[in-house]
Amino acid sequence: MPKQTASRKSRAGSSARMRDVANRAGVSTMTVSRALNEPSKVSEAVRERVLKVVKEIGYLPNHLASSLSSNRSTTIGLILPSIDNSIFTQTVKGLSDVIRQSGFQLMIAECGYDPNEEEELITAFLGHRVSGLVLHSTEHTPQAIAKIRKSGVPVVENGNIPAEPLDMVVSYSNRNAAYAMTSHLARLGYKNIAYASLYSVHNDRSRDRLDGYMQALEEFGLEPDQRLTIETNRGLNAGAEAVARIVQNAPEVDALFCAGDVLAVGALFECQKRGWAVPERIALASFDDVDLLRHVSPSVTTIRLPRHEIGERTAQMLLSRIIDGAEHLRGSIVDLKYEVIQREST
Amino acid sequence: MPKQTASRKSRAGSSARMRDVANRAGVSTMTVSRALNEPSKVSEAVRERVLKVVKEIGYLPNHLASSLSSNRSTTIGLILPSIDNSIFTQTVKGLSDVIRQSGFQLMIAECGYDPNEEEELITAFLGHRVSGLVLHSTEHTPQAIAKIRKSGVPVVENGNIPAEPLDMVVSYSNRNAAYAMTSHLARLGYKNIAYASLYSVHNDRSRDRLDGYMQALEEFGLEPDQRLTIETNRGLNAGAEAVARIVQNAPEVDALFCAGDVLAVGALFECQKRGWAVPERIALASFDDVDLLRHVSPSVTTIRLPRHEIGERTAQMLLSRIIDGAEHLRGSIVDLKYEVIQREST
DNA sequence: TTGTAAGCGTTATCAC
DNA sequence: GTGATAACGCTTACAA
Repeated sequence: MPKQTASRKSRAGSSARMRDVANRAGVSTMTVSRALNEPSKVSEAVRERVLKVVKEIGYLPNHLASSLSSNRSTTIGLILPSIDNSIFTQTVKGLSDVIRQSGFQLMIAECGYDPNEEEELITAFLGHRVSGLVLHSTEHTPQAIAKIRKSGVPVVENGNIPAEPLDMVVSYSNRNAAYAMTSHLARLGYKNIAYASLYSVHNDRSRDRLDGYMQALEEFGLEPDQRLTIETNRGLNAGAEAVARIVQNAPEVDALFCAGDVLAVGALFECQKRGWAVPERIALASFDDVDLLRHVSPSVTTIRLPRHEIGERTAQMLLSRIIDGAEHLRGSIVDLKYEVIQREST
Repeated sequence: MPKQTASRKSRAGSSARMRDVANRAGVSTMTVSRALNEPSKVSEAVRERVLKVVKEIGYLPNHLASSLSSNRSTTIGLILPSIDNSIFTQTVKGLSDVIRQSGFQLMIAECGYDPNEEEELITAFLGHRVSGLVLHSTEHTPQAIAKIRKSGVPVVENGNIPAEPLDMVVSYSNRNAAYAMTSHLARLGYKNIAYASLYSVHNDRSRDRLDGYMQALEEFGLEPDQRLTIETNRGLNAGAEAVARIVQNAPEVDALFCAGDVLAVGALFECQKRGWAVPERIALASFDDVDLLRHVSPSVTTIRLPRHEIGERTAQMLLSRIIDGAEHLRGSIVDLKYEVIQREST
């Protein structure tokens, strides 16, 4: 009964091929391919006939086959230090929004702040022939760098502005942002400004923020003090412990700059519990403008970072390289603006 | 100079093929394939020689080609209502953790609570020949359902326990959870229990939670009251406005159950600002146990949902189906436990 | 405008 | 244990 040439046993899940469409429409596969991908290159009559058959039999083009054949894929790989960290979600959304419009797909994975894990994921993604790569981290193993170079795949780094970029960068300067906030605090008259951040091992963002803090202290003639600098884990508890420890070890502290929104909120809650007036007893500043910081009492001074824009610009540049072959973008660095938001906590 | 047979012009990004490895190692591609995928089926000497060449020339197997040829892919598609919603990140992490260990990759996309958008994404994913699909939503267009059925791809639904599952389900019952919390409040003696949730259009989770709330009211002999039920947007502000409106319209309210953690936090902050004692003036309960709820003052009574476990179990079942062909799992429903966490706010 | 033929880089199958 | 050959489903290149 079926008009098409004999096909393999139709196991569940087997789907129609372009060949089947072609047979039923009485044309060659090339015509089907054209009708689908370059409709203008096919006569209207044939195009309609083909599209009708496509609908009838529910034909779904096989992207694996087309990517393999055309040597072009429509997937982009994204590697995040941690998937369950809210600060990344906006960037992912920005990426996703732009990518989707171009019919690209996002592959996502988590490397846990570990460059070796990142390397494995890069390898896996390159094996899947992603046509672009987005890395939050800016620290990579030499092998990872070599593999990326060899693959020729365009890359965007997102988390920081590294000294030696892999390729393109869309980010803000962690150093400058931390410098800006510390300067802001100094200008407000705070003299003993403490600093709490996540561990800086394998995390150049953390290191750069510390650098920015230090530089600001120096420029404002404030003495760095070991007791005022603390590295800790993620989490609200960590912020709480940080502020408690600092106040205990260095009672003269009058401001705490938390290089992370969760730390800042944790610190604020602890102050509230202990009855330390913010900002009178101790001022509090944060990094990253999550909604929460505007709604707590006192609202928390922070730095607004262009998280969503980073995602959008990243996607745009990557797609330009991939689709339009915009080679002039190779190696370009987009240093996006951050903004100090002064609120009640300072 | 090169021993291998003439290969095409080596444009940037061209990578070695299995053929190149085979030539250099003096074996056939099948042997290379075996050495890589079924090492035990190859003699030790040959295996070592092949692997040596693989390293030397930095050969990276082409997953597109292998998937096409073997008719097996190693990607799983995940469709979320919204990417920047923190409640999903734990599930994604659970999924990701398990999937990674099996060498599978995650494709992720956002459908914005819109079944039509979801259908498009499903189509795109099936085009990419994902070997499994994870859907948070449990409402799908008939076409989406048809396409999934036709494809034969195993699916897990995550966000609710639907009356007519597509295939497998790993979730908790929104209805039962909301019922449990409302009952809990009733048992604590609250008589005028209000309820705030996100809009329930295209969101059966919201609808089911409302059902659960209503059923509890009925069983405890409490009169449902229009003024005590409110639907709103996402966000802290929405929670703030919700509690304000309810207290204004129905001053006799003595408890508010927010079917969402962000709403609850927003409501709490508003109460603090207005000087409404929690739980004395109004008790507050939430849905979803985010860290924050434990750290605010008063800490907030809520329902702990197995978000991470949902991701893990989902991945495990999907992989069983895909890898082991565990057909007995088809259509199975895993109804995971939730837990009412009593805290200071009630 | 349409079709033919030859791949794309792998694996299934069967022979040795 | 290893290899030759024919797919997998599509697109490129070229011919008609």
